[in-house]
Amino acid sequence: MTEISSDVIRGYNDTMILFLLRKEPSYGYELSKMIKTLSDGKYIIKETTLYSAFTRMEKNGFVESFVQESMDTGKKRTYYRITEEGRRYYREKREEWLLTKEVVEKFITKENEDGND
Amino acid sequence: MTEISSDVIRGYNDTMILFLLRKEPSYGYELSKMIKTLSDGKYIIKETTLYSAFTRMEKNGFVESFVQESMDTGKKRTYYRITEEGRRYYREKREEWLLTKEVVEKFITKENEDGND
DNA sequence: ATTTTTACTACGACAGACATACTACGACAG
DNA sequence: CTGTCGTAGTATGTCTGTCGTAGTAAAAAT
Repeated sequence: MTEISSDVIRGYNDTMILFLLRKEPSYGYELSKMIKTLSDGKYIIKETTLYSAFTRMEKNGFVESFVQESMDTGKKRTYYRITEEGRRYYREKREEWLLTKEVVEKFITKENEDGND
Repeated sequence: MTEISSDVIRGYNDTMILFLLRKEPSYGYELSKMIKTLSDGKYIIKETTLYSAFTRMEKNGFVESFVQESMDTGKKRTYYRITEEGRRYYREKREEWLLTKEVVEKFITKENEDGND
């Protein structure tokens, strides 16, 4: 196994997207490439997962969308911009992640740490 | 927020249960106490989550159940014992966790690391 | 001229977690 | 002797995020 699925990190897709949007607005296709690159190809988000995340987050007020013709290609794209609410949510999820990691790691041994491997 | 929910670590409840069962067989109520203790009270697994995990894992062949009267109280309890398949699954999930952690942490900044907080 | 890449949308299925509710027995307090 | 608390579960249905499949359409590459 060299690649993880969205399902494994269920609930953290929104967080990852928001992380990227904090720097500047972006759109689906670009974000999917950024996620792949930043994760060294270890995580490839599914299109449906990504676009349904946008819908959900816009409904929740974490992002705002705006359509813009790209200057290079002339194609219209739906960009997403993070809101203050979205930044707040990101910070919350960061704290949650740190706690979650702490807890899970109490149940994850280092390789051959005990005699049970 | 000082407590996490099962939903946050969706998919790792089975792993946490198996971790505890690797040492010796146990039963629902005891495991829920152990999970609470080991996590320093930060994670309290829901009864329904726990018992449905047993059902699922037994179906998957990760655990085997046996009923036993406890010597102290004389009450019958359903104990669960981890199988070889279960141990294998635990090791897989451990690897998956390490990878997941690595990926997620690329999207989680240290407090005030960048100017976006 | 055709295929690939870009950039999405629609729809239904699934699985794990959740809420709610119910059972049953023993201990122990009031 | 009655009621609550702790122990040890079972039953049932709902919710949510992800996934599978499919389809559209324009631009870029071959």
